[in-house]
Amino acid sequence: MPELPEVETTLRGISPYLLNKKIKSVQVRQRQLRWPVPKALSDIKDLKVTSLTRRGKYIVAGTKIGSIITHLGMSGSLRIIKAPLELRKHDHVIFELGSNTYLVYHDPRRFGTVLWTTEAAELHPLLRKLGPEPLSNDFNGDTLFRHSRKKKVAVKNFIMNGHIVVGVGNIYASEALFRSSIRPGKAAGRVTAAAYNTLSDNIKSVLSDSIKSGGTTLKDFVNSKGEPGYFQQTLNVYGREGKPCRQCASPIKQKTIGQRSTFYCSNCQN
DNA sequence: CTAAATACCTGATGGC
DNA sequence: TGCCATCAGGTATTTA
Repeated sequence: MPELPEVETTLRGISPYLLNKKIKSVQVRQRQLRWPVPKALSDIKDLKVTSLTRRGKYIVAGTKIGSIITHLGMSGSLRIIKAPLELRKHDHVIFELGSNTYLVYHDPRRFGTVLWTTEAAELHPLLRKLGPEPLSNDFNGDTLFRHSRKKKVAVKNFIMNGHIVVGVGNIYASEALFRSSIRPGKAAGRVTAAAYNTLSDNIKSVLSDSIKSGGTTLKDFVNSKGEPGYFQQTLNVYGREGKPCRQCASPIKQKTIGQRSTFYCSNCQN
């Protein structure tokens, strides 16, 4: 489900209910997620959330004594609900926030994570080696160019590698490459410095455009209020196999690259 | 070191 | 209606 825009949309939605608020208690109903939910999380009682940030697709809630690190995986969501509690199947972790308010972690496929760490969150093994934030000034064409030399991996897989740049998932990788007129299967090491400048600009633009639309809802993404995003209306290639390219009307092609479904226009992208 | 395959899990969908 | 195969927005880990 969620790529960076969807995680950012979620973060903004839950922030008013979570930041500078106390977590009164935590109920874990399903411990087996991508990694087991730590037992220490269940011990939380009246703990104030003093910071709420996003790192890649991870959401980090900081407190005086440690941090909660969450990832929505493929099918996760966080939603705010009010008492009386109406829980659904796959509501795995419930954070009681007071004022009859609860934050619910929901994840049918359980590829996501809810972790607790007492070290600085940015030093956690999952976060420590992550690449730059795509919307920051630390990320640019030069970043991509330098890391890509002599790499044979497809440029699409390359930009989806979180150690190179975080937050670019399967949808936005295809979209950014279309905006940049680059074939997704092209070897990363053969993409020019100029093309990487264009590509980094378009990664930034496609992600920020999507955030403005509240994210992309293909199947089941909903924000913290249960509402869908609207960016799917703007997608140029993703999920549009056989439909006319919006630029040149040639049929959009679909191909599997790195085990993932990939979409492109064979006329516009070289 | 790189690149590709594998693993985790449920649910929706389509063919027969 | 049932059953099976296929696919799905992620990414750490294992294998080659």
